[in-house]
Amino acid sequence: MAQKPSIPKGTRDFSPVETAKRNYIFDTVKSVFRKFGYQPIETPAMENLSTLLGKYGEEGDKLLFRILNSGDFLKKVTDEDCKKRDINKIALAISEKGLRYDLTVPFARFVVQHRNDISFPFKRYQIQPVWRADRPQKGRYREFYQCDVDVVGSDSLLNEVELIRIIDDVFRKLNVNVVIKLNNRKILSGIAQLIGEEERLTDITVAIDKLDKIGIENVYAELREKGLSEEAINNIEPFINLKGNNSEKLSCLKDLLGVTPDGNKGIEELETVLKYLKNLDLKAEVEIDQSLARGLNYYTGAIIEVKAQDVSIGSICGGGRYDNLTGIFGLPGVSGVGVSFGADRIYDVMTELNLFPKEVATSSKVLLVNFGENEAVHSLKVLNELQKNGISAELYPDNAKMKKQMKYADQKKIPFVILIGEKEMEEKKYTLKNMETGEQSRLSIEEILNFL
RNA sequence: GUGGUUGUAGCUCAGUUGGUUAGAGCACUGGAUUGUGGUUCCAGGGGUCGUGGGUUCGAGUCCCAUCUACCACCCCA
Repeated sequence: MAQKPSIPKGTRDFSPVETAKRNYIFDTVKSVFRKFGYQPIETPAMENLSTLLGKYGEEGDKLLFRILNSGDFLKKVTDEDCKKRDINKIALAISEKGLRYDLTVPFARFVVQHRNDISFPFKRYQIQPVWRADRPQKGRYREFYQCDVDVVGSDSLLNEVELIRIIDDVFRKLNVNVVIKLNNRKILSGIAQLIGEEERLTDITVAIDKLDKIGIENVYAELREKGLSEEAINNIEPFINLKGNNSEKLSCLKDLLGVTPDGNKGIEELETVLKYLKNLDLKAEVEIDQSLARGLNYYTGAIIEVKAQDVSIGSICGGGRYDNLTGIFGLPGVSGVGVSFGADRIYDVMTELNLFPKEVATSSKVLLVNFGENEAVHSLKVLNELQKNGISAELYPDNAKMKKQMKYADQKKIPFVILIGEKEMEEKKYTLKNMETGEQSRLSIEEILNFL
């Protein structure tokens, strides 16, 4: 033990208490997914790099964890490559697998590969860790869990509506107040069309996306920097300054964008989704946010992002519609829409707002104190009886001092202790102690079972 | 990947212009209490001062590098 052991940057251990809380989130999310008819799948932690590369943009490629080939991983590398320090070429030669970066791309691969076994529309959920070689920060880890729900093989906007209902249900159950922000990629491309800068769509959306973070002036500055003309920027202005409630925003957008085919379609889609939502009793606020873009460039329709109220931690859930994700794997014409819950961030939000129910951290309900070998034999029978009746119970394994055993129960927050010594064995009446109130009474096993 | 802040006991932190053997609280272990925890009292264990170099007669303290956590950018859950 010369050196303290450690874990890689941006990864974490979870204690029993933390794990219990995390499972509370996973269980809640899962129960909602199931309720809406989604089925679980799992995919491998690693994928072929050919599956992963190029799907998340240039930035995403950099953030992929790559797995070194086994054996002589240098066999495809020439001395010349090394001399030239051709990093990209060498990287491809020594590594052909990578850790998954999200769950959507592996899912697309899954759909294409198993297309003959799947009946569409296919509704699946997937809860697994993903890895990104990002620089860690608060709420930002290199290993974290995503809880994805997607439906592929259906163009209906009812799917978007369903996802919003799922989001509302999950956060209602978790007691987190959220705002669901909505936009449509087609509106963004409509804007680009309108100002005649269609090929700059990405630059424009990336800049607009930062609106609430860096302010209007800085957005303009960034657009200028990207080479947009003053005229174009002036034309964007009305969109950036869009204010009011959802219907006001919609009618403004209609006036401004109605002439562009994409813009028109996007507005129509948004309108339809909102119309469906109108009659539903959602707890979460649903808000059109024309500046919402989201980086992943495979989105083509609805864009959804969820932010927690009262905590600033970035988005805790996000997603959208992607019309042709499976196309890159050779299966065109399959549209999908899905969202991803960031379990780790939800955990941080709930911790900060103290939203975990007390009873989440569960251990045994009863501890049987160990008084020695003979007593332990008798205690085992009682223990078995308790467990047979569904009561989680444990017998202290060593004949340790009473103080130590009581302290153990106290620290593990075990609410009841049963003492079985000589007297108790004779009478078959055991001392049951309530650790919270300190009360204790002599009870038969039947009485104990009834009481607990 | 770029720039900044940080690190002393398991945890939270003191530690003087560089100067003997690095401290406190909490936690832990034992005792007061041989069948009673959470309160109290007493005692005890625990540190290569993140790591590696350097300056100095002398470094927890100053300099450099590196790692970690955090912050901003980039990007994102």
